[in-house]
Amino acid sequence: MSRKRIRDIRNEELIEATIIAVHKRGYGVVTMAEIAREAGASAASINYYFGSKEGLMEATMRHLLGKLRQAMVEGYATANTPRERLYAVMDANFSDGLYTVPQCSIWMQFWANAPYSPRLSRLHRINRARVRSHFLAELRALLPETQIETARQALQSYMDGVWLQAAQSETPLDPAAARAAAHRVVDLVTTA
Amino acid sequence: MSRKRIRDIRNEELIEATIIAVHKRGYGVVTMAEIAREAGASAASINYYFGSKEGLMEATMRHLLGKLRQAMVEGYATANTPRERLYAVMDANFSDGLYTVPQCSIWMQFWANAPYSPRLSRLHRINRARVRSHFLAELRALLPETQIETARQALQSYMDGVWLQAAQSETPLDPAAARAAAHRVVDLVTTA
DNA sequence: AATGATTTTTTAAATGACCATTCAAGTTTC
DNA sequence: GAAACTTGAATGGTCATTTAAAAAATCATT
Repeated sequence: MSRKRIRDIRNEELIEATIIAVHKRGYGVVTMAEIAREAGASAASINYYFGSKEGLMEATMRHLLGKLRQAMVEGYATANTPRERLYAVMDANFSDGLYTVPQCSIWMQFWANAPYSPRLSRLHRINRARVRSHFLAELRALLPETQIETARQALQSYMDGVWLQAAQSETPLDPAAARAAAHRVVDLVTTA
Repeated sequence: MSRKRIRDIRNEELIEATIIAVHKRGYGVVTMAEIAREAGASAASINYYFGSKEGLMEATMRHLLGKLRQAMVEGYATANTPRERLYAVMDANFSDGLYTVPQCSIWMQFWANAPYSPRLSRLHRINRARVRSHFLAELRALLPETQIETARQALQSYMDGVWLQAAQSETPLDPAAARAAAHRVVDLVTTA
């Protein structure tokens, strides 16, 4: 019990520190020592817990993917129509807990580096497929077959693009405004 | 004359090699030696021509930005209406010469790394502002004031998002299809 | 509660690679 | 012969990871 807990606490601390440090310095440049300093620990202890730098990065991405999935599940619980569920997907992506500069920044770093790491690229692929199938399921109820793929690509690209820009932002983000804008895009795409 | 020419030839060769090598290995990981090998030259000669690794990266990005700008100018020449000019911006982004996996891949690497390099981030900012003002100018002729900003963000995010996905693609891209899809998105956004 | 054995956690220092950049000495071009 | 170009070999530095040893926590036994 207590054995488990200490490890979990450290994992969480180190992952938080990773998010901050990668945001500050960039994925390709950040060092174990910097992450360790951010967490108030030593570089060696990171290896003790995560095995390697890549292991830490994978764990960090898993953590973020988990948060995203959870936000989505919560939104789905109260959505009753296809359109509300589309809103829910957007709301999850732009939720207060996720749509922050450091996290968008991290996400972009992962996107950029996924192709060069089998472990990251696997996570990335899985997540993307999940979002895609959610979109398709709802769009099928709203649009004729011929328009579905265009709409899906428009929505998914929009989401990605907004995150991409958010990652570059020098000022804090406004998640509520992002959600409102996303709703308008959903409306646009589904009322064509 | 020939003095100029040799330098230009080398620059072009080395930039091409950089695009290939960065695509293959990733911006943060690629080494001067790898780029040199790709170009059939030595690492030292890259420093002779570009001063440093960062100089090479900046030159490579300038090269790509130039291509993009040129494609856009060409498109504008034959566009006569605001909507056609919006098409032209999209067509430039998804032109045959630019919308390829290695180039989208490079672009994403630059996006991800721009925040950590003043030289790159400057280029990035300038380009983004240019695209933004093009969009705004045309949208003002097509939409009421209140909808312009939403539309602009939708279009620009869409473009970014499509490139992002293209960078991950394992198969060659279909620029013509991308242009057609982009036109549909323009139509969608401007007929709301 | 106290004691000592056992396991878990921590880190300073060592290790072993790797790499951008420089330099000096060549080669080619004009 | 001078200027432009090229590169192999040094240089100096950085960094992930390992190691070994210490410190802390946990547990078993009395």
